[in-house]
Amino acid sequence: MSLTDPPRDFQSLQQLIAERAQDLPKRLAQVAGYALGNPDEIAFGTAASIAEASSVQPSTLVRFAQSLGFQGFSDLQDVFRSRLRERVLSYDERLSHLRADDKAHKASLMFAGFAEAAEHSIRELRLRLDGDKLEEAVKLLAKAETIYLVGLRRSFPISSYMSYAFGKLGVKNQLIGATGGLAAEDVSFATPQDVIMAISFTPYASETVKLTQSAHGRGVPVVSITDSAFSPLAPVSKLWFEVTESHFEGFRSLSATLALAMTFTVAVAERRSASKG
Amino acid sequence: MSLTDPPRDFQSLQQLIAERAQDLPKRLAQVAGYALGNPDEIAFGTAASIAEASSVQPSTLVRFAQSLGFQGFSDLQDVFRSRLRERVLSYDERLSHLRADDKAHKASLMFAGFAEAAEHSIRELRLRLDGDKLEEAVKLLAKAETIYLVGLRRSFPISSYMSYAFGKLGVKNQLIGATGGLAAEDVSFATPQDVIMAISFTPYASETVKLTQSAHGRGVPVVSITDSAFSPLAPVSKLWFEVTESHFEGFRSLSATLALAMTFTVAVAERRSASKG
DNA sequence: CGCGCTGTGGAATAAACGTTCTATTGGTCT
DNA sequence: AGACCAATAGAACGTTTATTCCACAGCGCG
Repeated sequence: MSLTDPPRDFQSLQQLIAERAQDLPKRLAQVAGYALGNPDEIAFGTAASIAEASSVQPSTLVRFAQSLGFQGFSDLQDVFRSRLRERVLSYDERLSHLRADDKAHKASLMFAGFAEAAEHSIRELRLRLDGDKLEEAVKLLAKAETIYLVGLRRSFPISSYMSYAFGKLGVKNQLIGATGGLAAEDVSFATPQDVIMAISFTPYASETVKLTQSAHGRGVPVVSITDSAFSPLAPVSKLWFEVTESHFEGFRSLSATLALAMTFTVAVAERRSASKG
Repeated sequence: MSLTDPPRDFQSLQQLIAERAQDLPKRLAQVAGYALGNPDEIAFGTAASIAEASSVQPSTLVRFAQSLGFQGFSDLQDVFRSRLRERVLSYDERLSHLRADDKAHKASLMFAGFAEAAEHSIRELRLRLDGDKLEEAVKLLAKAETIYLVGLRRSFPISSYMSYAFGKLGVKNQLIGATGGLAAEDVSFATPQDVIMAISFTPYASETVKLTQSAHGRGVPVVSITDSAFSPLAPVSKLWFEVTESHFEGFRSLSATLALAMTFTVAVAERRSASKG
């Protein structure tokens, strides 16, 4: 039996179990492994059900708990349950809370809606983003002589952010559309040694599409962020990323796109400095 | 006893309880109220502990469950437990998962970090945003003849987004700093009937501060988004909003600011169209 | 080889569990 | 006022629970 006090929060307990798991006796190690892999089962199950699931005797569970300093199995179980008590609300729950708050101000509700849309978009992209493709795109952009940033209208905040960040990080780039109507001329300088980073969502700004298509025709590689496989950017892109932003009252979030844009800028800059210096 | 099948997901169950709560007998309504207010207790507690907490007999809990179509209390309890099983991970858990994923690509990790920072920023602002102040700012902006948008460097994506959205929504606005170095002149046209919307974070772009201060000196009301009470924008603002963005590898998120900016644009446009006709 | 120790399985135990049953209440019709 | 019925409280039920206890297996050491 351990002399030290057992941890009372799940985080520490998890760590403790992971540490001790190796030099624990066979059956206790078995329990440790099961506990780390199935915390919800420990929280909800009974000693008997957990014992069966982890191929162990109920008494082993008690010994396991005691070896960690707990008084018994139930004592340890409480910690697993506390984790679930302290959880954040799920997406659906929050939305219904939102609707229920009728007394709040209209503007506050609106903010909650936009915040919700932003969080949801980010969560979605997190699940869908292809790590290999991302890595490849970073490689391609890092090799580019100049990165041309094409993003107008709703996508302009993104392209302008990238331009600012690239500039700060010492990555040569050209922001298109910032200064009047010279966009077409600016992009016409792009060569196959450069890369076009195009950002466009429904309804695709015609100028963005046109510029990207013509550059692609001249052999300039294109990396794009867009919202579906039917985007006119997809067929002319060497690599393209699908970002589906949630909307609130018809206004689409930009948060997921922005997070992806930040990733590009920082990852590209880091890869460059790594290869150069 | 109900003849219909009881709901198997928490969402539907919650709704069902809320609906029936009113025309339920006294003691059962008492349980319904407790269940809606303390779902976690129902999930983890025993019939005895819940009965005591809601000042009811254990048998009442069984009758309550049966009146909803469940076979018994345990049957109903399962639904409350399922909710906790399906929960999303908490912030701390996600961060540690992030660190644990050493095998993943560097760029993917980076994206996860930026996504995390964005989500965290939004969650923070949600807690801190003052609904009354927000409502007041929307009122002020809605009355403005022209809204001058002042945001340079890192804040430029925000001000340019607002300009685009205001334009779409038919709200007269002037984006500062978009076209070369004429910023000072543009703002000099602002009158006390207009409003300056200034956005600036550490290190505060000197031009943003200068323009805002001079406009304030001429009696133009200022609404600003900034990151602390020590911001040079705070003392010259009629209303200012504190947004503290989380960062990853030194790069601050913009997501919370963006969500707030979207709220301003849509809320102001809506208020205008409501007052005009 | 035998001693002692740790780890383990499984029976034993008492407490706590959810459920059922029944007497009683409280209120609404006739 | 009396009869009826739904709703309730609380005791009683059998079951399941976590825990304890004990016998035995494995193993290193003297």
